[in-house]
Amino acid sequence: MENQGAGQGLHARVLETLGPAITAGEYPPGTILRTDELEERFEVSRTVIREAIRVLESMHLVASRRRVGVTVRPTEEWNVYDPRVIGWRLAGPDRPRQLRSLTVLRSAVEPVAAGLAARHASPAQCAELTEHAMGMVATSRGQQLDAYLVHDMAFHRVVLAASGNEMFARLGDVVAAVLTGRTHHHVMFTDPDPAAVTLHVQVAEAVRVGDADRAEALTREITAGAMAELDVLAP
Amino acid sequence: MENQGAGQGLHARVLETLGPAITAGEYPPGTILRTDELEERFEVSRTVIREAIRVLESMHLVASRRRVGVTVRPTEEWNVYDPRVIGWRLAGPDRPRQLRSLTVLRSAVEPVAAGLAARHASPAQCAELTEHAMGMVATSRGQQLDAYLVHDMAFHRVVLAASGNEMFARLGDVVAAVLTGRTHHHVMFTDPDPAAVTLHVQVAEAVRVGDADRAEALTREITAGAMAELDVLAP
DNA sequence: GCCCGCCTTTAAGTATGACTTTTACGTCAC
DNA sequence: GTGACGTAAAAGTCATACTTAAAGGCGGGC
Repeated sequence: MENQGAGQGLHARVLETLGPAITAGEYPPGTILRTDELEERFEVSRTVIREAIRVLESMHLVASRRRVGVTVRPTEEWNVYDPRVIGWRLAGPDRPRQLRSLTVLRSAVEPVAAGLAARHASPAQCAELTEHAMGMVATSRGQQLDAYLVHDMAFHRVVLAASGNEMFARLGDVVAAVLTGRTHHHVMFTDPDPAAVTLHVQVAEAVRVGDADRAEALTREITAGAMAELDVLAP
Repeated sequence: MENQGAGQGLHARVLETLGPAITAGEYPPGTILRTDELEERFEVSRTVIREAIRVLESMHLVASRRRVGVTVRPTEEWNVYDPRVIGWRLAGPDRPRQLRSLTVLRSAVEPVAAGLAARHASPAQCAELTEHAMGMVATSRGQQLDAYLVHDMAFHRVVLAASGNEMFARLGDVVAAVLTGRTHHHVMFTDPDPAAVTLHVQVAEAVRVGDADRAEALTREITAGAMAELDVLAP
C-alpha cells in the first residue's frame, strides 16, 4: 500500500490511531465515542478531533449524530475500497480475510485488464512489460525474492494501467499490497514458481502482439495460481 | 447511487458544491483554493471550510500544503472508488467516460461474482434471485421500465451479495447507478431486450442448482450485452 | 393506567480571535 | 551565479463562547 495518509498534521496522527483501531474491531459496531473524551485521550483540541472524525465519517467507518456521539458503523457499510481502509485492515487481525477478498477481486479484474491491455497498450508500455517480465526471469532463482517482487508489482501495475480503464488502473496499489503480503508471509526460502514466471513472459508477449484472448487466458492462469496459494497463505 | 453524503451539516453543503465542481473539471488540476477565500464565498466559518477540505483531501481530490493553499490533484490520483466521487462524476460532464469505466468494471466483476454466488448463495438468496428474475419477466413488456429497473437492480445486488465477497458486495451501488443511468438515458419507449431477460432467468436457475460455470458464462453474456449497448449510450 | 406532547439537558455543530508552524520566495552578501 | 538568511503568507492548532438538534424524562390529558 502506498504511503497515503501518513500525513503530518495532528489530525492525521489521530486518524492513524483511530482508523486501525476501528477496522481491527477494537471498537465494535455500535460503540459510541464522544469528542471531548477523544480530545482528552489524544491531548489535542476539539478542532483536530473533529477533522479526524470527519474523515472517518467520509470512509463510512463512523456516523456522527447530535446528542448521541460518534458511533462506529457496521462492517458492511465501510468504504472497503478506500486505500487507507484497505491498508489498515491488511495490517490488522482480519488480514487473512482481507487478503482473500482482494485476491478474488484480482482474479476478476486482472484477466479482463490484460485483455484490454492487449488492445490498448502503447509501445512504451509493451516495452516496460517485457522488461519487467525479463526482470522476473532474472531474479526468479537464488533467494532474490525482494528484487523479484519489485518486477512482479511493476508488471501488474503496467498491465492495469495499460488497460486504459481508470478504475482498473487504481487497483495497482491493491495488487501491489497483495503481492507484498504474499512475499513477506510466504516461505521466504522458496523461489517463485517457474510456471508463474513463464506465464508472465507469455502475457507480455501476448499483449505485445495484441492477442487479447490469449493475454486474458494466461492472466486467468496467473490469478488462478494466486487463488490456489491462498489456502496456504490465508487459512 | 445511494444518498450517501447529502448530510445536513454546513460542511456537507460546502462539500456538495466543491466536490461536483472539482470532479467536473471546473477547477483543473493545479488550481489553488485558499481557505479564507472559500470562507468568504460560502459565508461560513473557517471550521466548516477546513472540515470540507479535510474530506476532499481524504478522497485525494485535493492536497493541502502550508503557505501554498489547497491544490486540486490530477485526475489519476482521485479515489475513483469513493461512492461520492462516482456519484459526482456520473452527474457531471464526463458521465459517458465514467459510465464506460464502470461498465467495464462490471463486465469483469459480475461474472466471477455469479460463479461464486452459485457456490455460496443461501436458499433465501436463491429465492430472492428467482423472484426478481420473474419480476423482470413480468415487467419486461408494455412500458414498465421503472418497475423493470427495480427488479434488475435488486437482481444484480443479490448476486453480488451472494458471492460472499465483501468487495463485490460493495459494488451493488455502482451497478445500480449504471443500470439507472442506462434506463434514464435510453430510448424510453423500447422494452428491454427479451434475450437479456431470459439470461437473467437462466442465471437465477444456474445459481440455484449450483452450476458455477454456467452462472459465470451466462452473466458474461449479460455484461457483454451491456458493453454493446454502451456505444449507443455513451458515445 | 397509558399515551401524547412539551421541556430539559446533553453533545455535536458553528463562529471567532489569538497564536504557532511551516515554507515559498525575495534579498543580500559572497 | 550561488548560497544563506529573513520575511511574510497561509495552513494548522488552540481555547472559548454560543447555537442547534434531538434523546429521554416529566407532566398533563385521555
